[in-house]
Amino acid sequence: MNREIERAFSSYLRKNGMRVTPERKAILREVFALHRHFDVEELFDILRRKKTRISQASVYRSMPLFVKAGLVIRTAGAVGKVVYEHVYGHEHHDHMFCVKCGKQIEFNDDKLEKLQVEICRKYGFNPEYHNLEIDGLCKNCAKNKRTGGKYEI
Amino acid sequence: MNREIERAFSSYLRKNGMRVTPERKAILREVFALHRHFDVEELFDILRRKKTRISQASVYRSMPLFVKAGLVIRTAGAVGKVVYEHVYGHEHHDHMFCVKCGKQIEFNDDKLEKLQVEICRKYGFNPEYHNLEIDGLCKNCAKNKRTGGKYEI
DNA sequence: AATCTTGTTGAGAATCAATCGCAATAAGCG
DNA sequence: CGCTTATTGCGATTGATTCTCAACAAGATT
Repeated sequence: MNREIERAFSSYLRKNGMRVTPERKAILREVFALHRHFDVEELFDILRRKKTRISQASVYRSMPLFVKAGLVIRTAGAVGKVVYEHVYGHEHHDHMFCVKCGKQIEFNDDKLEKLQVEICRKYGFNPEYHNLEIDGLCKNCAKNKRTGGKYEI
Repeated sequence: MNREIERAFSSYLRKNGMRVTPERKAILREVFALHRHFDVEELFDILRRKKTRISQASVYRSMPLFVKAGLVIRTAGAVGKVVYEHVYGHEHHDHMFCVKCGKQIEFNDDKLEKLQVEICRKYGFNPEYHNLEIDGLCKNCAKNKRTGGKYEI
C-alpha cells in the first residue's frame, strides 16, 4: 500500500481529535490491498485469516472514518448490505450491471461527469460523490433473451 | 389509483404463474397512494392503520414483485434500509442526497439521459433502468459547513 | 358449483448486518 | 512517566429482512 494513504488518514484523524491506532492502520492496509468491491464481512474474514487480532466492531467502526477521510466510498450493494471500495488514487468509475448474469462493467465518461457537475450547480448542490448504476442486459444476455426470466432483484 | 396499474400487475403475475390476491392488490394500492419514497415499515404502518389485515411478511414479499413488474423501483436508502418509490406513469428522475441533513432533491435532465444511452451503446449494453444518486451538501448545509461534522455516512 | 392442485398467507421464529454498553487498554499530551 | 480520554474487544442488543410451516384460497378442471 501507499505510504501516502496512511499519512493522509493519520492526518485526517489527528485533525479531528481521533487517534492513530494499529487496528485502524491494519484495516486500512487491507482495504487498499483489495482491488474490488467488498463488504465488511469479507474484510473481517481476511483480517481474521491473517491472524490480526481485530474485532468485527472495530472494522465496522473504521469504515465510516475511511469514507469521511475521502479514501473509500460506499456504493449500493445487495439488499441490506453495505459495499465499499477504496478510491484514493483510483479513477472514479460508474457501473453497468447485467440483471441476468450479474456481470459488472466499469466505465468512465468525462462528458457525463461534467454534465453532472453542471446540473448540480443549477440546484445549488455541492456534489461530493456520485453513484450511477445502469441496470440492463449485457451484450451476451441481450442476444439470448428469454422473456420472464426469474433473476433476482 | 389507476385501473391500468392493477391490470398491468395482474397480467405480470399471471404470466409468471403467480396469483392475484386481495393482499397484493391492497399493498399495490397503498404504494400508488404514496407519492414519495418510503420503506417497508412505513408502508406496513399505513396498512395497519387502515385495518387491512395484512402481515408484514406479505408486504416484504410483495415489493420485489412490484419491482420486477416494473411498477416500482428500489433506490438507495439509509444504512441497511431499502427504500422504494412507485414509478409507473411517472417521469423518471434521479436524486441528489444531502449527506448532512438528509434532504433529497429530485431532478431530471434530458441531456443526461441521452448521454447514458449513448455510453451504453458503446459497450453493447442494453439499459433497462438506471439509478443515479449524487451525494453531497445541499445549498443550506454547504453554507453552514462545519469541518468534521459527525453526520452518518 | 364441487374438487383439486399448488401458490400464498399469517405468525412467530430465525437470521444477518450493524450498533451499543462497558470495562480494560493504550495513544498522545505535558 | 503519568494523566486524560479515545479506542478496543466482547457480548448483548437492535432492527430489518427472510424463513418455516400449517391453514387457506386462487384458479384450473370437471
